[in-house]
Amino acid sequence: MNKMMYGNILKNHIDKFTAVGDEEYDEIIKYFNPIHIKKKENLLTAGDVCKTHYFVVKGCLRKFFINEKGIEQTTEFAIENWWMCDNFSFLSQTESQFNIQAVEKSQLLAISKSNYEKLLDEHPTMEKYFRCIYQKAYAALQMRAKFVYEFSREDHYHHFSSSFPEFIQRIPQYLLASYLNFTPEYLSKIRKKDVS
Amino acid sequence: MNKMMYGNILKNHIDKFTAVGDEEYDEIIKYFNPIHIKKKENLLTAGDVCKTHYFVVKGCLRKFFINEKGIEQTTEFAIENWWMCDNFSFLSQTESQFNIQAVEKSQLLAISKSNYEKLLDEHPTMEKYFRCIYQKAYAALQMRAKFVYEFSREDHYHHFSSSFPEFIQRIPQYLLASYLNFTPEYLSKIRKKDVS
DNA sequence: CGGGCCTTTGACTGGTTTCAACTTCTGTGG
DNA sequence: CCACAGAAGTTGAAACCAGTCAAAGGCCCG
Repeated sequence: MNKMMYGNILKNHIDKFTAVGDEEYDEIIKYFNPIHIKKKENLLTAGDVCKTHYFVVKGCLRKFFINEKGIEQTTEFAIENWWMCDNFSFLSQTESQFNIQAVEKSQLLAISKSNYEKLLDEHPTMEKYFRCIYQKAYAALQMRAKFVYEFSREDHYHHFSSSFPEFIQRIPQYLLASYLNFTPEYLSKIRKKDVS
Repeated sequence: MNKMMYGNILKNHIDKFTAVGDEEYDEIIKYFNPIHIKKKENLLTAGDVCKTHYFVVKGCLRKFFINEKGIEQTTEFAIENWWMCDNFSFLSQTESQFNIQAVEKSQLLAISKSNYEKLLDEHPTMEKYFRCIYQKAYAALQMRAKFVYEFSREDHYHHFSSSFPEFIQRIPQYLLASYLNFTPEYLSKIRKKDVS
């Protein structure tokens, strides 16, 4: 699999926010490395500094941390066309509190911190692209935060599963429970109520 | 109070992320309107489209929505040097679900959606500024989201109050309870435990 | 086919909310 | 400047939602 095959999906994504010509795109893609990883493989481990930003071409990633009881808490998923990174660690270059791991076998485009900065310096159109990406991601996270206030735990599950039905089928139940911040047992009980 | 006095604090903020000359800054500030508002005055009402982005020069704003029980749920505060906006409504120009209101008498710089777009088109350095702002705000919101998973309600309060002691003194307790997503009664009980 | 991981189920527990009553604070008009 | 009304904060009792623990069943993968 070569860079070009990987690359088209990124170009399509960039074009949704800011037009970029083929010649410029050929320059841009040089800053990225294609990566293949297997299910459960780690891209970032808590305690390390996050030095890389990942764009999901195919597959699914999750971000999680280990709480004081030793339980994995999944805070975020990324599927096709999403970026994944511990932004806090990436920005400040301090130790990350998170792990990033593949939920499925995945294909990614990776850009290092130094390449990210060079890319932005040399391609102003990418400033615009990332400004749009972050503005949208921020807006989406604000809406997600609203759900925490708005919904009971049970409604939160129903809202999520009806909003992303295809996604529900793609991930194991214990990861969904973790993401929704409840125990696998409780999720199981909610689901039982639905069928009966 | 004239635009210049308002404006310096914005220039200082922009300079933290990207250098901007005095001449260019004079152009940039023209896109903004200075605004004074009184305590409890509204800047955005649920059901309206969010057409303006606010930068807090002095004072404090909050964003809240009314839940199905008729209770105000505060999801976000903005103090000096923060931006406030319903990004979701602003981006998509759909009806907002939120209200934005002054917690204290406040001085703001307001930029309309159309001016925001013109500003970004004509001043590429502002693309960089807003890219940085959103990246940072997104990172901060991701960390805040982590706290929801990490802390019990009681620990969440202790963590927040030790992280922002000056802020705690600035806002009434029932707004803090609302922001932390618990009842005023429960917050009162937690605080009682602390002193005894 | 076997072992370990995932899911389910039930009993028990405790952290939070709800509700109602009371006290304290705040600000506004006389 | 005081009085008073409404808002904000406190307290206690009762109910409930969701977590914990323990054990059993199902399913995937080696």
